Amino acid sequence: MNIVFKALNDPIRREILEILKERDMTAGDISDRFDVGKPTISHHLDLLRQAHLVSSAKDGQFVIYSLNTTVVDEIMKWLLDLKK
Amino acid sequence: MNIVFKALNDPIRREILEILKERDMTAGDISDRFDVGKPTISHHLDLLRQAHLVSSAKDGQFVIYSLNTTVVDEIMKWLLDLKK
DNA sequence: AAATCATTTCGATATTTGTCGAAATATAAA
DNA sequence: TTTATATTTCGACAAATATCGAAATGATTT
Repeated sequence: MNIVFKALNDPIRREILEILKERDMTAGDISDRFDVGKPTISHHLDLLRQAHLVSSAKDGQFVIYSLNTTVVDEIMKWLLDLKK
Repeated sequence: MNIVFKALNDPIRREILEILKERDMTAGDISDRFDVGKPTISHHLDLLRQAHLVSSAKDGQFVIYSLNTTVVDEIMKWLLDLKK
């Protein structure tokens, strides 16, 4: 839970999730959407993966990232419990 | 949005929300639940209030904090949109 | 095999953040 | 009007974090 909220606590990481909602993308394509260096994006992707918010699959020299919504359900459950 | 996720990115602050779910409490009573100093809890409460996750009302020398769930809806909306 | 491309790792740095004790503020009680 | 109680503000510090350029790794192409 801790690591999920940590992963969500960054505008770039949240935007990455929104981008991946549309379609899976390579690390490079994701990086092109932002004004920060590739190492930085790589680090953000690593945090998102640690939180299981994204998953990655190697395709040749590319790494394709995709959104993983199963953890989103857990957060929503926690939030819903706050309202009950 | 940024400040809400920042506020949620701390185990103590999340536990404060869970405690306030049961009943409104004074700053001191909240502080007694944790192993950190009162200034620290006061700071956490300040962040939660900035995010509008709690509201505070002064009652004599006490300050009573209460949970505010309206912002929770916004987070859930953002999360739900991720799944659609 | 050498050169190129995609991605990550490394080392360093500036900023943010959680925490503390002491001091300040505000209300209540004696 | 002192004294006590509740809470916040202040100043400082250590740990965590986002970012960068350079180097390393892994895969493709020539």
